[in-house]
Amino acid sequence: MKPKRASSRITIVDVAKKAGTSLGTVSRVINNDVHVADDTRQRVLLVMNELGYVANRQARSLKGSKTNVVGVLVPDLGTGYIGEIMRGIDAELALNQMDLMLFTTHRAASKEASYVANLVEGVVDGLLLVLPRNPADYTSSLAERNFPFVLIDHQGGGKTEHAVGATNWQGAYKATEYLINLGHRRIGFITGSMDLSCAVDRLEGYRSALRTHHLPESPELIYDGAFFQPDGYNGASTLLDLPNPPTAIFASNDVMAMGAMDAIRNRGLHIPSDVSIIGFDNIPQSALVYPPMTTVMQPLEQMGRVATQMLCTILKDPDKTVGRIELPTELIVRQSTSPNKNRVG
Amino acid sequence: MKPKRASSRITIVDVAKKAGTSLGTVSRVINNDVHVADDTRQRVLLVMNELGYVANRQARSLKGSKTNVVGVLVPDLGTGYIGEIMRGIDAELALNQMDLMLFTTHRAASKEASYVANLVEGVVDGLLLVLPRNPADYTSSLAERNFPFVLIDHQGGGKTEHAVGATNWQGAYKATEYLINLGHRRIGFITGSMDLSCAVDRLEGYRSALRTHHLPESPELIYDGAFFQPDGYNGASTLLDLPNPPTAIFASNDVMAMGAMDAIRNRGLHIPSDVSIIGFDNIPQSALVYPPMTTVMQPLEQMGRVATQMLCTILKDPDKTVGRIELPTELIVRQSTSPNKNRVG
DNA sequence: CTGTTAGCGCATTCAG
DNA sequence: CTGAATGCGCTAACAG
Repeated sequence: MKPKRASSRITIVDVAKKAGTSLGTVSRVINNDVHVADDTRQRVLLVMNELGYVANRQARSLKGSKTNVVGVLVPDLGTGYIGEIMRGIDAELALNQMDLMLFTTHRAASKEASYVANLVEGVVDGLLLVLPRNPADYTSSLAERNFPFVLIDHQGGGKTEHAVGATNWQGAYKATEYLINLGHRRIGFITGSMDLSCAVDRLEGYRSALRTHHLPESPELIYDGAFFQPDGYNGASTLLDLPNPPTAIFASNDVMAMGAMDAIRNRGLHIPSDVSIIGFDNIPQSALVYPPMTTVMQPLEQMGRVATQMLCTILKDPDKTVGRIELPTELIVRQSTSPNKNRVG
Repeated sequence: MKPKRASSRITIVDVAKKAGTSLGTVSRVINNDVHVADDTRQRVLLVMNELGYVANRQARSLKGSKTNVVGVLVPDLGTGYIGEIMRGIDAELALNQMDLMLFTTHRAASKEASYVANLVEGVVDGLLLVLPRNPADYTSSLAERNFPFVLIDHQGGGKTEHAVGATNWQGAYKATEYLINLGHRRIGFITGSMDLSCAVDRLEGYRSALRTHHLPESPELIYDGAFFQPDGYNGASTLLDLPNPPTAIFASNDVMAMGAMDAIRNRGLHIPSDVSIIGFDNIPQSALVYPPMTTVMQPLEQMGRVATQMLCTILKDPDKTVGRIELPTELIVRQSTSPNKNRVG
């Protein structure tokens, strides 16, 4: 009824009027155009402050077709894993004065994937896809419309897509090798969701290390997990029930490793003297469990940063191709691993 | 050079042209206006689909001043704590077909707080403030311009503000009482940042329980923390160095409790037989540490949901006042607490 | 250096 | 029921 929108946004025109100039000049001041006399600029700036002027982004982007916000598509929140990546994204975005719109894929899953592409177009300038389950669904439609996007922690379909990942294979290789050097000969492995390439790479790294060191690859030592904590628990339980159980277990992520630790303790076994355990990711909690967990660090925050940088680069120059970047993983040795006491010889 | 924006957004005009009607009619169809002949509507709908038309939100909100996106202001990401809340927000927003724009306060901190209010106005319809450090900075300016917002996990300044919180006082009271019933008489307490009302409430709950049970409140048993893990470590160390150390420690959040557990173990003491420990929050990891931690559950996800519902309510009817809602906390007994073995009598 | 003008895509009057 | 016309707040291209 009553004109409730009392605050009645003040516009560029209000400023111009009060500053005794034209709206064009004000616009220039806002956009740091050089072609403005210094005193004029000062005057306008002053008035802007007085009036508490703030640009209307809708109108601005209506013109330039640039919104200065990038969309981030994540599978879920609440896991420290995504949080770390987000932190990197956010930091880098801040540097570029851009904002961040969050979408969760489970939300989008209900509609066709292409819908997402449509949805975000016009709202965001570019898209960061974090760990999409079936990236092809998105990427194809995105690539088709030539929409800028960067994949995080996922291989594109071999196309010339922009992506940042980590050296999962190497990390798993090193971790396995570390266990071998500790004298372990039977090393259990708990996989992640094999529809994720990072999970595949980790398994491959494990296998390669075994092969390189002339150790047999026993299928019974590989348990199929899906990155969830109970998988770790069940995996370790299954592995320890083996007639010839492993003396060390390598889980494809920290969360499963924690589950495995639980299972081990529940059988009255001691970590690491009875069973060594290694995780993957180096989420913050991995240092806080008992005993502190040996794990493979993934530079999550940095991955977020780099991906964001890549996106910004593309945004500035759409013809530039940044390709795929792999950030190094690193073995973090803590106290959940020790030499194999049963080692014969 | 070449018209790269190949995908060239198709507008309402394109649809109108192809459907052999005027843009006004198309607009009506889009907005479910009743005054459209059924066959006309069908024809337009068909063309919209064919052309893959998608509304330009910028333009739309430029007019109607509704964006259907709500802003969420969080202090930081990466902590499971915020993640849980976010999950609730996201779920509820999805139900209301709204989107979510994320802002981190540390980013905004550099500018005046009021800047934030200005910044988001026009971009988002409403604001969810999660655990703001100094909410007054925001709320006053927000309230002034009559901008819809809901506070999460923070008391407003006694104004008629919309907020959702948890029963921190009760939770702390119950936890302390639980320890007392276990026979503990000297109970250490590690506080959170006392500029946060939840931290104050928890301390008060602890104190009240002590008082109710006629136990002395020894100032030396209270250690000043700030919700970070090292605070827990240092706090427990300090408390255990006391001439007459506590037999139980209550930390104001789980993360500090984990730090405390570390400190206890480092002195060769056993949990819970030597020292019982209780945390607060029930973050996912609290069940994963060893031993699994007794803690006070805060319904974080639900807090996010409820706050979002409140905001949506206000958005629909600005005159409605929803007030403040307190969600119940709950003591989760796990294995980091046990009867006081030293209990005399 | 500065003022003027023409749209951006859409919702909304106002006439038919 | 439908078409035409007006402007939201701003940028960009043009004239001064």
